[in-house]
Amino acid sequence: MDKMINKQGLNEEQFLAAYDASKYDRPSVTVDMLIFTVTNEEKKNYRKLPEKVLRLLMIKRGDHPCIGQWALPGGFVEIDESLDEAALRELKEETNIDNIYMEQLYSWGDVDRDLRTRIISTSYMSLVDSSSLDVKASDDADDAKWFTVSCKLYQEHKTVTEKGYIFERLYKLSLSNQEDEISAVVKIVKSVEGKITKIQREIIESNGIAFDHAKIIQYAIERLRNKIGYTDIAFNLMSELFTLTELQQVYEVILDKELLKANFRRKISDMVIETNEYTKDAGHRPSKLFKFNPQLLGE
Amino acid sequence: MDKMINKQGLNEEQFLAAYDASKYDRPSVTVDMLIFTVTNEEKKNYRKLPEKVLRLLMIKRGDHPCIGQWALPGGFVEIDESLDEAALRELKEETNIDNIYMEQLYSWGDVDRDLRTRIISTSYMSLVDSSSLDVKASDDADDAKWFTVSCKLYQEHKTVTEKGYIFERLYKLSLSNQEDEISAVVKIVKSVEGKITKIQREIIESNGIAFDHAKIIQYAIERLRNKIGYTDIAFNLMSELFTLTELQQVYEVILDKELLKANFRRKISDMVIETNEYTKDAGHRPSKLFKFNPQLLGE
DNA sequence: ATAATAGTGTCTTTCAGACAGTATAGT
DNA sequence: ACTATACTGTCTGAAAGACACTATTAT
Repeated sequence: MDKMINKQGLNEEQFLAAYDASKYDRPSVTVDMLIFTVTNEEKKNYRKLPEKVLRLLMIKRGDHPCIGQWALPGGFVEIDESLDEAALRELKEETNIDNIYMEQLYSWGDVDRDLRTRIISTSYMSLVDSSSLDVKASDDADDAKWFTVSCKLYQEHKTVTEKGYIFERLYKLSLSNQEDEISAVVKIVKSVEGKITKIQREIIESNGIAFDHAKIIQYAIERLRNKIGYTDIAFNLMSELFTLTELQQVYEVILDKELLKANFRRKISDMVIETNEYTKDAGHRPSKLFKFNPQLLGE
Repeated sequence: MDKMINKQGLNEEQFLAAYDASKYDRPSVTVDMLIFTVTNEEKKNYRKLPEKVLRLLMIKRGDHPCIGQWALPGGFVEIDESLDEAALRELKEETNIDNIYMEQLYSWGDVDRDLRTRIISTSYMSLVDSSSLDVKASDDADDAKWFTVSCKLYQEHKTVTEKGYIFERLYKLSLSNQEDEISAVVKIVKSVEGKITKIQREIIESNGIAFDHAKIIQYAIERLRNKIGYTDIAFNLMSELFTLTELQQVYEVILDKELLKANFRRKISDMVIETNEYTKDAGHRPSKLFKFNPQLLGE
């Protein structure tokens, strides 16, 4: 095969030697990391269980563009590392954790995403057990902080057209911690015309969130909410041992809705293994501790 | 915000004027298109219905690297077009169709994907109604041809480890048309260790398929098989009017398995509208024609 | 009449949702 | 005793799977 010659009479070796990649303008490529974890809030009283919140790691931009705003951790993909390697490197830099759940989500390629130059960004989602984190990534040199995330649907609008419909949804994205509150509104337009379906995502409003990152966050949360229902990824957010109530809280805080205990336990029963240990000093009946049961999910 | 200055004392305007993107080595970015359609085979006799086959558009490479092999249609993303625009442009160039279903799948970023230079490629899947295609894209200047695709699981291997398991699957990918037969074997390794799940995709063998495109095709078929179960994307492969048997055949050829008629009809009943027309001259009982019913799917 | 497809009815099993009930440590 | 949580049983209706049966055209 490599002895074949092309129209210019070059074999592969000669062709590659003559190839000049710099002839064309190339975009820059970055990875953006969505690093989620779930942490406990303060206990309200000695009897109540602590509430859980979903958190996302963000970084305060120290330089233009979007200086002072909060952005997803990430950075340029080096010429000698794969996309996955770049994502792992960023993850390690930010959280100092190696062996962790990570999944590619989507690549964002609008021309004017970034004022500096043409930048295409591939987003990755990562789920971290907060107990393995400790203080790291909050006292980093760069201003990395965990934000409580919430993403709520607050407006829905359907228009029926001749050959289909247009369906608009507005999501309110709110991130907060002790010092900062940032937010955005993301509009998702699904249009069906004949057989053709299109989905558009647009930032309506963005307060303190850099670039188009509000869109990326909303997309990731949507994916997380979906995927939690038919995979076992939620266990990446749990510590080694956990109670079923804690597991349920994690599902509830991600889905942003309450679940019925009996039904939840039925649904996840195959994914956990009972241990002989129990919680202690809870101010009420102790709870059995479980661990993850790695197994094939219907494959 | 744009009046803020950074550590070098520059405001945003000054910063952007001084920004030199060419300082860093940048990868090239391409889009690869997976254009699927479903066509009829020849009727076996006057009574039998024609069988349906899933087809994928491929292009014979006329230059290095991989000269003579078959590759997915695609090309470089221009500096002034978005990823989606680049995909739409390629689609238009290859099929001459504009308004069509298209979805981003995944970005492939291994360092040595291409011998020329570092190339990151984002793959898009598109589904086309074959009746709207006619002869186009088969007599194009470049060697574009439709291949019958099949992707079959033919080996499965599970190893249980201390803290989880390793699950390997081998898929045989076969593409063929009158003149050519190309194929590949793709290995998918899912490893679960403790809570950490990893999925790797590797090309074991590739005969006549350029670059890492066998991997990309296998991924797309997997996604298509999944998505057909909970969305209405299959209708993009149908003409305006169709029989329920035709629709079922499309599902069957994608899923590569037979479905029960009564159950299938129950499942898709909400997505179709009855018309008053019937098929004719079929050699057996005529069939009612249906059309797509655009509607919200549980949203 | 026959071959081949068109189309429908219904039984069973599985699963999701809802709710009601009992159990138990810590103060 | 009381509070807050732990844990289980069961009813319901919806959906998925399996199968059997009837209907209708061109030749």
